[in-house]
Amino acid sequence: MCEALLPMTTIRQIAREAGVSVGTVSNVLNDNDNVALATRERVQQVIQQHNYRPSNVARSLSTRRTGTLGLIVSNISNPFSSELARGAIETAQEAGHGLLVLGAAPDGLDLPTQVDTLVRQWVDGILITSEPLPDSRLSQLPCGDTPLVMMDYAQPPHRNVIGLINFDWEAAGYAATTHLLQLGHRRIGYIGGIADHPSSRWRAQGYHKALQEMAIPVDPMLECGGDFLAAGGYQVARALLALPNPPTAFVTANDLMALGALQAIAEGGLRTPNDLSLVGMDDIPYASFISPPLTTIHLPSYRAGQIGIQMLLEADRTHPTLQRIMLPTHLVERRSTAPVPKGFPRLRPDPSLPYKEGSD
Amino acid sequence: MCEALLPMTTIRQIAREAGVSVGTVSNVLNDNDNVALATRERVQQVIQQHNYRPSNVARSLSTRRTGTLGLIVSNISNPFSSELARGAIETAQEAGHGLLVLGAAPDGLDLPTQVDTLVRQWVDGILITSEPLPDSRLSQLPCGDTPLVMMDYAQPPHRNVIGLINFDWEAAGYAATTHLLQLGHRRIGYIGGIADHPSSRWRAQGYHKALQEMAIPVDPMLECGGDFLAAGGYQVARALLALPNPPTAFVTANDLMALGALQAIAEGGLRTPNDLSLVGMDDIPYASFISPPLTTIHLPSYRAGQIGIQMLLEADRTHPTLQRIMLPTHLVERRSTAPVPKGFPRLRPDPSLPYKEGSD
DNA sequence: CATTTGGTTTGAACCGGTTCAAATTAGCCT
DNA sequence: AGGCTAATTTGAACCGGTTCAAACCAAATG
Repeated sequence: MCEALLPMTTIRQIAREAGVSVGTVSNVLNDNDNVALATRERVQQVIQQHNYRPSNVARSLSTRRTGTLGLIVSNISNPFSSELARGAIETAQEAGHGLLVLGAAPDGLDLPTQVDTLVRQWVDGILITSEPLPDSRLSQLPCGDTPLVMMDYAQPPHRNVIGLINFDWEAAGYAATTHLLQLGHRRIGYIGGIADHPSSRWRAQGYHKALQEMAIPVDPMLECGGDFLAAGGYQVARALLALPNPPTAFVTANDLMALGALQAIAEGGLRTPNDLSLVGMDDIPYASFISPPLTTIHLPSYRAGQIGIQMLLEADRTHPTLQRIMLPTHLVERRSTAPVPKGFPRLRPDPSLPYKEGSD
Repeated sequence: MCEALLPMTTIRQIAREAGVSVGTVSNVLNDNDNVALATRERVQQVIQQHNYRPSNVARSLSTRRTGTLGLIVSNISNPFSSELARGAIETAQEAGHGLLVLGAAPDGLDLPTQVDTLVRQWVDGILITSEPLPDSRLSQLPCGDTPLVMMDYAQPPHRNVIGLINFDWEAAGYAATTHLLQLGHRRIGYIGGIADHPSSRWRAQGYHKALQEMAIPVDPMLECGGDFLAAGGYQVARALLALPNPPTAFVTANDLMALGALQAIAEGGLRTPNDLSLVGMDDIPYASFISPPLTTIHLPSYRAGQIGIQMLLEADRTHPTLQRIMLPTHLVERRSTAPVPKGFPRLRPDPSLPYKEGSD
């Protein structure tokens, strides 16, 4: 490795040139108040001249803090995740911190490896938003004393966890379902998330709760799992529409699957919301631009990223305490939902009935 | 700052415990082949026991390479950028490198500050994909000897640039416009990008070229600037539709603006593509799921991120040479475009001129 | 004038690794 | 056993900052 690196200016060169000791230069750099004005100015001038930038690497080594945080995200091209990432990046940046972002490629590194990478970088904290792992593997993540903030866990799965962030998933499932019930829908298909995510269970619980309140039995045929991807939403929606007694509305566990469902509905020759209502979850930035504009549950994803970073920044490393936060969600009513059409079901043979349009 | 950090295990502790010198431990860690098998195993065992993870910070300080790259991206929640970011993250990760991501918040840090942050972190290279700056400011970015890869510049605006990545924007604008011309459209509205981005100019050049080939004069009323955001696309499309002699088709400089335009079209009581055709650019992952599925120009954004990182990884720091790459684009024909309707225009009073259909 | 006080400055130790010339050990041959 | 070579191992210097006890100096005080 014969690197022909030009010799970088160091604090000692500055010191020599300004005729002071390195300690003094260091004090100037850190705005310590024990430097005489004249000295400070002289040093600053030399720093200017050389365009000297102190090395954060060296600083990190001696202070044992890097001013860098880590973010582990499952799939950054999911708009939900990218909003979250934006919240994290901007918040870290405003606080003068860097953010090392690792994403789980489909066949990529697993969580323990990712955490290991970050820990060896001495990041000051890690925000983990990627898919949950079985608690048994999680609890022994080798993360030294690096504080962790995690999303979508009921209980901290590791002793380093200083923050837990949850969306109120159950309320989300409940609100979505209730909205449809109020519009008169009684057969509501549920396109859920990946089974072993706790958040998937919580969403489904909200769905159940809403049905129970109306004394509607849960039809297991109508409740499906999903993959959080548009392709999966499409598949599941097709299957549900092919049922002998198909639903008049869908709740999907995220907006991407709602997009897929929308496509399946259109391909079935049906219109949303006239023939079939649909409510998603996430409120991705494009939800209002698709056609019809998607009724969905808004999740404050940007805020989640922001709070996660804030928790890490404010973490008290001497006596850490666990912070919990439950982020509220709310229904955003757009135009993919309407009252249940009269005289349904209408999918099969019967080519009938002029439906009344949704009357507000 | 009374940090109660538990004393981290260091290479010296491992050395003492294994009864060897630190040099030997270092050799074991780096898989150097000058360690006797017995010694190596003994050391490795001690490492296991203590769950020792060598510090990358310390390593960076002595090797002067961090194994970390920097990515500066304008707005990570734009699906185009997030795809690019995913390419960059995954590629860096596969090579065992970290990626420090900085994003330009609307009111955020400016490029020189971001670069400075990364340079002080001693990142091994920086991929800059954010908005272009005037060359004058760029050329004096203080980036020591950190190699740079930049997107959407015709010429390297800084001496550290070792790679330039461009999409073939002109071909994109040309292909989009030609597609519409072939469908018989003659009045084609152009919703462009931000004026001082070179890429905006190139796209517009493609639009011009296509029109010129058909000997169609450019109507300055039909050619507008934009902001790359859905809201802007909506605004501009509305304005174009309100023209006395409105276009029968739109080309938009990115898909987000196409979404906005789609909304404006729908609100005008028109249907896409029956009444009005639309072609976007980017081919964001949701382009095929919106309704109608969007005809657009595919840009390999993931690939761009991937290549950018690869260039940095492979950069020869001893005698750097400039790499250039022009990424091809292609039309993805979906369902937002159709032959020009007979007997238009149909918006305003004047019900005139039967246009010849595009003969192909 | 001797002493105290307080603001400045210094210089060496330290952070946790890598590197490499020199020292040590092991192996082989005559 | 002695001599020679190759394989291991060592230990100190180094990377570029921070930190802090001690030294220094000037002004103020008794």
